[in-house]
Amino acid sequence: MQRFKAEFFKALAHPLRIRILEVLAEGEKSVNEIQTHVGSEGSAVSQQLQILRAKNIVSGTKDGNKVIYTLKDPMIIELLAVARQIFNNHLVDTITILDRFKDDEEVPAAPKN
Amino acid sequence: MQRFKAEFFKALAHPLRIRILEVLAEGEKSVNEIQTHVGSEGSAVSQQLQILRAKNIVSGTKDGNKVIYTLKDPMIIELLAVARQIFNNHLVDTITILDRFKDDEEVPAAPKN
DNA sequence: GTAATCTATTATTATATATTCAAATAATCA
DNA sequence: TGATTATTTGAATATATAATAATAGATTAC
Repeated sequence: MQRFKAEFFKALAHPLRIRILEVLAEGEKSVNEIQTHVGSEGSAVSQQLQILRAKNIVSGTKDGNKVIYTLKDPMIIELLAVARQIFNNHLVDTITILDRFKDDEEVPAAPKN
Repeated sequence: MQRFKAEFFKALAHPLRIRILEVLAEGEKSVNEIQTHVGSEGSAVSQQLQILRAKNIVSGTKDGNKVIYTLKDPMIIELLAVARQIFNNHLVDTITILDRFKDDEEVPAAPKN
């Protein structure tokens, strides 16, 4: 159970693979389209897709000399959304801390606490 | 953005760390309690907590010679739940495929399609 | 007060795994 | 056959994991 999860999260633990999933979240795409969207070269994209295929996160269907990729489970979209929310919360926290720091700086005689 | 997410997922890409987070999802715990729950030895747990701290996923508060750990963002709980759902969907898919395979086996004269 | 005990963390190192890049290969189309 | 699309391979490099010993801080016992 935890093992599966760890492997799953490992598949997500890479910027390009996240980007690919976000592109596929908008709808099925050929490798060429994915390449264009993520701005990486062919073998890099192909390799990352191979990892995502191996982990059953995406699937590819041949269409002539093209391959169309889709997300295997739409819940990936939700997972990415939750992660984005956590990121935003983290950002808010960071900004809040900076604001506090700024306030302290403006009050030289702050209590020693 | 993707970088942060990748680092975040990397922190989740380990069985023991997932287990720790699941334990903390039930409420704050001392290291000793976490150890008992996950059944790993002290330095292993401590090292994984260090990684989770470094990624701002958990925070530890000293209480005498004990340290109490909590999740920094309760949305981690939701993320783990979504991941669990994806796992379950995957399991269902796998079982469905096995069922199909079984059916085919029982019908020797299956269509060639 | 000191030593022992408890709780937790850090450091170190061998080993495993992942990433990156470029070249080679394979399948399909015109 | 050459062009297009995509995948695989190989190797250098980077990063993660796991186990053990050492260290640090707080509490308790004598």
